[in-house]
Amino acid sequence: MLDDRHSIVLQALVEEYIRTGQPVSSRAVLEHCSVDVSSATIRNDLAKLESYGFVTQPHTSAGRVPTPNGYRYYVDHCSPTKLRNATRARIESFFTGVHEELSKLLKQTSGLLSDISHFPAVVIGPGFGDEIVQGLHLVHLGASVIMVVTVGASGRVGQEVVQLRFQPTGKELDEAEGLLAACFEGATLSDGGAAILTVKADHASDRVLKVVRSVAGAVVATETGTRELYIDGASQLASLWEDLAQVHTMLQLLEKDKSVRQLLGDEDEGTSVRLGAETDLIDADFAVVSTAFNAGIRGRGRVGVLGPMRMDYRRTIRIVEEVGDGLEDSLGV
Amino acid sequence: MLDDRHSIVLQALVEEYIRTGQPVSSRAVLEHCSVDVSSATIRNDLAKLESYGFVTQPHTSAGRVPTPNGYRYYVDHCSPTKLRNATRARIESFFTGVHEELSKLLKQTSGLLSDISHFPAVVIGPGFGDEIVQGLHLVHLGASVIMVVTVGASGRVGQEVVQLRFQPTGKELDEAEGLLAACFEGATLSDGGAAILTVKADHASDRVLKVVRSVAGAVVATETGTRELYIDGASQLASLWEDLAQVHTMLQLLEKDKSVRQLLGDEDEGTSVRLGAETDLIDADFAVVSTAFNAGIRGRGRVGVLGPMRMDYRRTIRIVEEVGDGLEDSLGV
DNA sequence: CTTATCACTCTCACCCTGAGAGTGCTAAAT
DNA sequence: ATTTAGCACTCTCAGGGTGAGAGTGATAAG
Repeated sequence: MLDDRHSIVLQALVEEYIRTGQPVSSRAVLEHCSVDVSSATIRNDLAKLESYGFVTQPHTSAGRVPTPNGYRYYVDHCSPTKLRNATRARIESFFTGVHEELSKLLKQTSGLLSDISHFPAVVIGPGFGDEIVQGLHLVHLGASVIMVVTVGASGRVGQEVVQLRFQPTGKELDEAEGLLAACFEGATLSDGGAAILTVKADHASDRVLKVVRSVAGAVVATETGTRELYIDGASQLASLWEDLAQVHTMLQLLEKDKSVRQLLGDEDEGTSVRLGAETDLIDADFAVVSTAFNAGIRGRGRVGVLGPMRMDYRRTIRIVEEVGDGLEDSLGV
Repeated sequence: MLDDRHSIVLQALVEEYIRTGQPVSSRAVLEHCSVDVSSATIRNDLAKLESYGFVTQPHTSAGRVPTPNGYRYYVDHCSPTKLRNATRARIESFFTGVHEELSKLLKQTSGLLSDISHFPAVVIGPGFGDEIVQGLHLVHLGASVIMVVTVGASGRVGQEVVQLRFQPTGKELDEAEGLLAACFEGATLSDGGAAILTVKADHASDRVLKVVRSVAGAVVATETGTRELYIDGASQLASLWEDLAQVHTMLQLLEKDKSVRQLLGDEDEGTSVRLGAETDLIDADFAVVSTAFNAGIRGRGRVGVLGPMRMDYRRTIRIVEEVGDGLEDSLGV
């Protein structure tokens, strides 16, 4: 579809627009790409690119600005830059440092990413659903309240408080714990949840079964859909977009857990760039660059940034990937 | 210091400015207050108020605008309004509804408050330090990792994972649990922490003592300084302030846990209104209305909103207090 | 102490204008 | 068929001038 020179012109135009934020004239394109033609030729090319819907003019006698389709083409054809040594070093030293807890690591990672990229950054933690359960314990907190603690193969600990309808005896709890452990230990949460349903009434008293069911329900429910979200750098929004209405829109996006998850995309795809309406959320001037990271047995998470459509994609993609890789290494895959 | 009429004039001026956002003229003051004088008199009064530093003029031939001092005087002398029935009902029904967990209740409360007030809302959860410990349990998660679960008299559950330097036996853990329970149960965390130091070596083996020390340290550390923060409605910032620089500043304030805590003030004072620089954070156009709530044995928390200095204080104060009271009731004080 | 009056000041929206930037078109050149 | 030079045309934007309107401060009288 696009001729060689057309492609070069589009690329130069997008990069120039990203750099200056001003409509790009035919002369400016000429000065920033290596083709040896006159500005009149570039004008003809631009007219063609415009007819294809890659660029547009704010008004008749202005330069050209990329459309979302133009950005799309650019993003699909550009290759990430190299990072400055200082930036690389920063990422590297961050991940070689010591981190205690997963949740703290992820929180700090969102801070790092936002700091380096100058965009608000988001990290979605790995789920727990596919992790093998290594241990399951019941703690009698008092009267009819018990706590269930699950330990994953990775060492991750989950806990949930369960309120029963009656007051179980210590013996009943021990029995319930045995049954639950038998089903869950060595299995994933979802498999364990399925297995528990097959426990027949003749293996245990009615009361014990009730305990087992309640606890199993709580355990499975806890980890479904609780992939935690860490957001940092939201204040950058105000320096990235030019008008309050847009900042408002972006704040609203970041405020809803659900939309943030949708922004990053829960698919298993690697690095992705989604431009405005492509997110199926709203048609606004923004883009999300994100990538998946592998947390070993814990499953997969995602990390990314949110910025205006006019951003340095080559740099941003590289940063996000670099941080994703760092995270992956740090989680000892 | 302020004559009766001066006070009335100032009050009318502030309220009119809050309503319109425009500099208020002497005639406008006249129309909105009950004094029976001419506009020329009001002008003289305004000149006096200006000399006292309560109001100021954007330019020589404009109306007056309140200064921070003017707001201060107003806030100190106004009484909260009554709320519309719909609003009252909304708050009431929210708190009579069922809430499972403390953290969820507080999170939702910040949402409610922000929704009703149309300002970003913040809730600081009560500490745990003064709550009586009712139960303390150790769970052996595997190898040298144990989890300690504390149950407060209020039913609140805290947990912490502790990594030991060695692998304890089941018997050693039981013994440690016994010692810990003896010190902590029936006492506050801080008292328990103190008591545990008096346990002598001749009462237990060295290994058991090490476990006890590690666990006690973790338990005490967990609850010191982890009064959780819940923020909602940050997106409202973009509709409340007029320019991006201010929105940026406010976002930065809300982004730092530390500054948010300072905004609300950790003092035990009841309802407070802090205007811009009074927070000792930055001198900007904002105000924080907050109030303390009593969470019974759990201690005290704070709830409040952040808005521009030009806000409807009478309504906002009432809303914040109402929500604070609701929270207090709901926590069963 | 309060009031009526009036001159004075300042802002704001409006219009006009000229400079500048950049295009599209046309006709010639390769 | 593509590229180029030249030129007329369009559109924006900043600057300056203008008049209406709002509001004040001062003054002098009640």
